[in-house]
Amino acid sequence: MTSSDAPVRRSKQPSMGDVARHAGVSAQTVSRVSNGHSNVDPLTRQRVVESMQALGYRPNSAARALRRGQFRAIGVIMFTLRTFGNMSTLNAIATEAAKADYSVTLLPVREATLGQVSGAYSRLSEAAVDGVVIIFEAHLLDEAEFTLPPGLPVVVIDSNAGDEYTVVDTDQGDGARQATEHLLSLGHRQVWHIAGPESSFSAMRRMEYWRRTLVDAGIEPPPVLYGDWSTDSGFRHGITLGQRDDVTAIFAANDQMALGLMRALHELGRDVPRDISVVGFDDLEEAHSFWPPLTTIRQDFGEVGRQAIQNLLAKVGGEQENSKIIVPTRLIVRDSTAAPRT
Amino acid sequence: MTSSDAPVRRSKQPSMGDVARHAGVSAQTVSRVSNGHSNVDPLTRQRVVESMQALGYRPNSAARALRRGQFRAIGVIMFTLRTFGNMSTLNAIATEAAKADYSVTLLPVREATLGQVSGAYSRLSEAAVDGVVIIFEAHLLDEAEFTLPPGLPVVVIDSNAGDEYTVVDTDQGDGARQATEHLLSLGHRQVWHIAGPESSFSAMRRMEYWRRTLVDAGIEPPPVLYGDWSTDSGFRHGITLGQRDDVTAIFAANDQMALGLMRALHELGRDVPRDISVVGFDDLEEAHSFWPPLTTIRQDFGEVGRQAIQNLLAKVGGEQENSKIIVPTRLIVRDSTAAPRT
DNA sequence: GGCGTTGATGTTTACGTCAACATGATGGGG
DNA sequence: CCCCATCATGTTGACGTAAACATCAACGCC
Repeated sequence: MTSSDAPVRRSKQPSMGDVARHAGVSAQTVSRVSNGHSNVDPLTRQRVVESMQALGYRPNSAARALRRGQFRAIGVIMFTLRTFGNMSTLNAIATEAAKADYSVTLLPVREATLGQVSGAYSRLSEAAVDGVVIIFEAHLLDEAEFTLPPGLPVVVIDSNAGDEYTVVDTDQGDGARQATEHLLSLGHRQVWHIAGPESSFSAMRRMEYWRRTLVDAGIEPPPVLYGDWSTDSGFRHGITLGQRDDVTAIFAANDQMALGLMRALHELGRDVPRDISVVGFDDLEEAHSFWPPLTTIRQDFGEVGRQAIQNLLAKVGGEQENSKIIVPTRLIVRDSTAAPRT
Repeated sequence: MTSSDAPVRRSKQPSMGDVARHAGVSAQTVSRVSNGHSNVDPLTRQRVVESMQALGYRPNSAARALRRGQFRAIGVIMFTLRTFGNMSTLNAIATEAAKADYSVTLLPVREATLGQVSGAYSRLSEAAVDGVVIIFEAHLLDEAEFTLPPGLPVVVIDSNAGDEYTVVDTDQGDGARQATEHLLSLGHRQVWHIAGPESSFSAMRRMEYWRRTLVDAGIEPPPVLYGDWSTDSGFRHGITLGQRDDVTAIFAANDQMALGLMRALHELGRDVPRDISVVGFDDLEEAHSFWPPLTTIRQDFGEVGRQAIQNLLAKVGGEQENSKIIVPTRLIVRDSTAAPRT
């Protein structure tokens, strides 16, 4: 074999130039066909399309993004996917973004430690996205020196971010109020509360409205028990509360803690709902199959994701104003609540 | 004002050239600093870094990707995130990819209808990814005319894809065997099975090994009951099975169906595990808080995601061979299983 | 002290696409 | 029948980056 032999070419993607050569047209015409522009002769168009298929041409999105100055992609910044809410929201975000022909890039932030957030910043700073959705507590965003690139459209979910961002959230307060009022309306004279961690805006908001609802009803709120969203924390508090005869109604700040709570009550031999009524928050897919099926507050995570994307894309499109979108919550009554024994 | 006035410039991102001008160096030197190359004078480096900060410079990843011919991004193709397994896997994928400084792009496929998959294909065909992880049944991949771009590295999770792809999966068969053997070893003479849908490879594999284990023990397998992974389908079959006195042990193909099943048994007044033992599959985060805490087979989704990314990145890096990676499963014994009443 | 070596920095160019402009053919109206 | 509008198509250049190559100064060795 001579040196003039065709070299072993690493298979590389064909470009517009290659397609153009194959079809006997200019690269610009290929571009026009690729983008569906109108002013191309039908026969030429067909010839180009055939060449594209023959060569297996795929547009190079890096070049396209460079040329156009936008990526048709949005980023999602979050700490973890391992919660039902985050996952549902992300699912809705991905679906909604796909509808608008945007793709979704995950930008996980490992933990709120300063160093790691800085790391996330550096990756974010060059991320190929036209806008970002942030799914976590805004005060973490404040604490950490988490500087978003200026000018990048941002929508924040589930947080108390101020006017600097558009915020989408479920109506935490109203949900907590509905839960508490439901228990009171059944005749309970007192409602205990297992709250989420103090670092969580949602948890604090649910707690605040639970307390407010009691006060409005002329009831002195009992001490708050703080959990960490986990079933185990619900279980621990359940063991405590379940041993008290005066406890007849408990509102847990999420379904997981409600589940742990009910397990504790079962172990203690307390009947739900005859001895103690329980209300959760979230409406997990499994909640209606808990034993007993759980009365809870349904959050519409899908709607949250949809709203977030719609608002973000509006911003990407040039819309300016920040807004605050509240998605309603709904009480779902099942079998874990009943009137107290008389 | 004359025509030589500075025009109203739309605020655009500063480029390397801008930084270079500001720092009094060449663009190439900025590039070297940006990429952390060693041969730059410390003083020069510092000057460049300061200019970067002063101007708020962020590397343009589109240009970078164009130049380098790779995106440092991997795509994840899935139908839905709304299952515990998919979410856990995705979480691990995102984490592992981030470690290697790759970002993750979601490529959702709405449904297996032909048209929509074609749609996904067209989007995929220009997606800015260096490789993809596919999280769904491979036969859907076959049925649909889902042509992956040739040469794009692919890893398939949870499927029966043949040798054409690298496949990562948990050891479904061994898990089913462990579950069944556990029940037999407790003294049960027969084990019923609530399977997943026939369209699911995992479900069929679990069923196959459940059956094989019974046969190996000299037991004639009872009829299979098919569910659809949902709690409700578990509930339905639970109502049926719970009314039969001869049923003492049930292996459900996932934890959700086990949960629905146990609810049905509770409603029928059958005690778990004294009347009927139940084993699930997955080990949901909540499974240890079910009532009773569920004996189940733990899948290590994190490991699956990790293996998937490691193999995918090896392929992106030029590795050729397809491999088949099986992640072990483990029996977690809790309180939903016991010896049968004698 | 001449010469090769090393290290810092600059210059050129190409990556693939597409807007803007250029060209050339066709056709219709005055 | 000439001129200009219209339409298909081609040519040029720029987007921001980084590899390859080119300079140039400083330094050490024999």
